[in-house]
Amino acid sequence: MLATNQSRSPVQKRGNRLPQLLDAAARRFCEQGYDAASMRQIAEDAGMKAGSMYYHFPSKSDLLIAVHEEGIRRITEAVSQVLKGDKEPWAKLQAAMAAHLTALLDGGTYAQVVIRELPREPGAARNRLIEYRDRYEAIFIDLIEALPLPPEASRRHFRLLILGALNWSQSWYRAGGDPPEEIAAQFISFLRPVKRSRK
Amino acid sequence: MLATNQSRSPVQKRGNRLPQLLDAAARRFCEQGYDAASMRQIAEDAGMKAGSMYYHFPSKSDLLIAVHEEGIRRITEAVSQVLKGDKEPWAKLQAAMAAHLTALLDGGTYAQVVIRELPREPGAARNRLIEYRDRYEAIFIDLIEALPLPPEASRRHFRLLILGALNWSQSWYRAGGDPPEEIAAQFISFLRPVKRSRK
DNA sequence: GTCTATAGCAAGATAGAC
DNA sequence: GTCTATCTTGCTATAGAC
Repeated sequence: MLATNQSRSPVQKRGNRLPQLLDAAARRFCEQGYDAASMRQIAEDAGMKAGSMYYHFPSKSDLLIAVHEEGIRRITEAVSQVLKGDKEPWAKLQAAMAAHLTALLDGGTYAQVVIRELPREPGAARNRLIEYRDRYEAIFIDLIEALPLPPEASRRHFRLLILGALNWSQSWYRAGGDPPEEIAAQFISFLRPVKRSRK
Repeated sequence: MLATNQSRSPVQKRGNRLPQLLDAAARRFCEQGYDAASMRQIAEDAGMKAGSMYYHFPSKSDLLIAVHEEGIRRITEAVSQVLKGDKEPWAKLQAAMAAHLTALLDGGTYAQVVIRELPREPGAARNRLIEYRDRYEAIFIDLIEALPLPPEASRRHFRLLILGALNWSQSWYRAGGDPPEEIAAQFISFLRPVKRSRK
């Protein structure tokens, strides 16, 4: 076997450090916000000098886009995984909510950046990121479409209610509190019409 | 009557321009975020030079605190107003939700800054703003306490669900869409146990 | 209470060596 | 692919005149 690759140690000291760069950017964007995070600090976290990052990304906003892409990829993957089995519609929605919360709360920084750090100025970058998010949220459109809701119910408002509550959880969730599965179960318990217990 | 005050024209050109300064700060913090908004731009919007604002506030973060205080004052006032009458508990909650949404969505920039621009670094400033917000949210704790929910229901999660959905509405609401009252009614319709219609 | 002028610094980004 | 060195710009904040 030809040894074309160097061994990948946890902290690469030479060679392509793009993964570390993305991780550092996600963490800084998450903790300080996009505007307050500095390219110099991100570079230092990634173990490189500030000038070096421009080999990988032509600008700070392109770095944000890359973090978004990876974050959307991860949360889409996590939610799709739990939807594979055959469950009834309410159980599927609850599972998707739990997976969304896990990716957001325990899964780390990428998903949080996706939720919180949408650029405010209109432009191509912003439009791309909105498109990513809309494609992801389409999963929930389908899940809610499948629910046996009353015919007069607005499924759009139902989705906005749920996704709003889920996404806002970033602002109050603390590690060590209720796990994501419990939060999802609680939320579902308020939304799902009562099943009368059979005696 | 002694004329100790100059007449207050809509655009004051001399004298104390602190109100314009607060308005401009709220608007910039809202539209660009705290970090991306610049003191120079805020000063220009307020019709003064950058150096002049430091007569009113010793630092940018103190300006943010002042905007928060005014925002909390306005949204608390708006919600308290609609709770004055004697209504049943669900109707009171719905009215409070509608008032919260109105302040947030149609009411302008101050309330949005309160919701979105909490400083991330720990410190006295952040703690004060959290205290303001907690005092406001206590209104909803009381409203939800009064609801006839099943004994096993977690009122805390019920509140987090509602306030999350309300606060997140900033991200999708567009002027000209459903009015806040309609949004609140829709949300309540999913949360309130079904009343069987009497035939 | 607002002005002018500027200190002091950190930001994003670039050029060219290695 | 990374480094060093640097350009340019914009920022918060201050000092002192009016």
